[in-house]
Amino acid sequence: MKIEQVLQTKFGFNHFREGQREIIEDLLAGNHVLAVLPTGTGKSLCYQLPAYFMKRPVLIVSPLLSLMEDQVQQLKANGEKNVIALNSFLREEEKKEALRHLAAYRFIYASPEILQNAYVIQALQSANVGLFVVDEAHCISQWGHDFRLDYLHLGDVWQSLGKPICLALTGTATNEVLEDIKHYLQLKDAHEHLYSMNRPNIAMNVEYVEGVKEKKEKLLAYVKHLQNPGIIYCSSRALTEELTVYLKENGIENVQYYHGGMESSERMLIQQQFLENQLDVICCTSAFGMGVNKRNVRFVIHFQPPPQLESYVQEIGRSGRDGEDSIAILLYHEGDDELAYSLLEMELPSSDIVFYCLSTLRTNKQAMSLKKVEDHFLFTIGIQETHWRFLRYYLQKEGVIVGDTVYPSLVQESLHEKIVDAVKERLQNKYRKYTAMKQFIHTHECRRQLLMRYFEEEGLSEKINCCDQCGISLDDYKKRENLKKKRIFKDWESELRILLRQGEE
DNA sequence: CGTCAAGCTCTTAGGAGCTTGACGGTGCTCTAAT
Repeated sequence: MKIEQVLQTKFGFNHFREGQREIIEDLLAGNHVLAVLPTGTGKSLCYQLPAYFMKRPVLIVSPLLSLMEDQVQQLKANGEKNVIALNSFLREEEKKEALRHLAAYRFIYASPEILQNAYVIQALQSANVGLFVVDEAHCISQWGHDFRLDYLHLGDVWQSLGKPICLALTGTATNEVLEDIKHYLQLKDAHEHLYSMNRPNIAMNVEYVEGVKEKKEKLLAYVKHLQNPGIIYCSSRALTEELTVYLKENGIENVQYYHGGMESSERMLIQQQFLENQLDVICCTSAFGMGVNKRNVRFVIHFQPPPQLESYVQEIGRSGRDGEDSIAILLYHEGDDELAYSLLEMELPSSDIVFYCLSTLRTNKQAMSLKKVEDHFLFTIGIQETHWRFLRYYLQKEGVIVGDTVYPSLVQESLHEKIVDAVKERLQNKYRKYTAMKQFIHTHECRRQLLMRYFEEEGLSEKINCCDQCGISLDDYKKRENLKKKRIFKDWESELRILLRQGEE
């Protein structure tokens, strides 16, 4: 059977999108592939289609539970029964059962964390995985160093599975991020399929304001006049709630907030409402967006600058996926830098915490269970979980933690310095990235040109409405009230047709 | 940086007005034996 036939019969498409065929053919030829494909659309096909040519299961490493569940549901809706997501949603019995019969699945989704368990790896080994996929592979670089360090172990996982064909997929990546991906996956000979990050239909605008009051006024004016739907990104949870109230008080009706502190059921509901056009505006933290595939988002407003240009590009890239014009607006005030810096610093343990943990460990002579040490640091002392994970990664690297056992006697004097140096290096990296963000904000040249240079790409968009430096006609993005009002009720049949067409999105 | 709560001072008894310090975001997993 040819790949076109499978595309038609299994997925119902007549032709491939840009890049898909090349990637699939490369994988089927037995090559490792590193692929950067802009926008979320059509990436999953790159591993889902080859699965039908393989006798062995495909393992997909996915960063979010919601993303895994989405994909599983989609595949099931497509008639594929042999799909499983290995995560904490499974009850113990279900998990055991699944692990016993892993080889029977065509698609196995898993988080990087669950892949740290020896028994999971054993089960995967006997399932004989044929394709190892890292979805949203930029997470290796963006989260792996300090937030979710298990991402850095994926190379070991791949190796312990006997190095099956590997596919690393992402939407945006600088060369530095690509290098990180290759390094931590231990991928030496991957074929690269890189497509431009540039999205010519997204205009970019940066506006300077004097303070928060002015920011809110500008925000309100934009939300009032711009075409819906839109996303507003903020750097704090409280602010997403505050802005939602503010917008509602000022006549914007369908607004909701979304952040990581909410119940997951509530988050799911709001995301669903947004996808189904029941909300005009969503005020959110960076928690919102990954895996949200909505085609008709018309604006993205940043109430604060994100910590790096990679995040900025990902976030504004959630608009205009239908190819129609959309606009990205960044509201900036000098004070924003301080908040950004303190958020960066929060990510890593201070020298004091490193010193405290290591000296506490050293008071013990005997080996201890990891669980006990972990409980002590997290619950008795109250060290932040991410900080502990950072320390744990280095303790593992130095051989102080092996498996589930901690050997305090192996804590060397020099380890403190080593870890503190690692913290410093990470911080410097983060400062450097925020500096690039500031350069983007303060530049006097074309913003698109600067972005493309940052991503080490050639070429430039000559489109009108490129960025505020080149000139934007804001009127092009305004609500078209007149058009809406002119459309009058004709008959039920045509009303229904319009409704159904909206439903297709 | 902006916000908010706690604590202090002043002046005169409960409240106003000030300073100080903390905080701010992203997610996975819990198989541990008694």
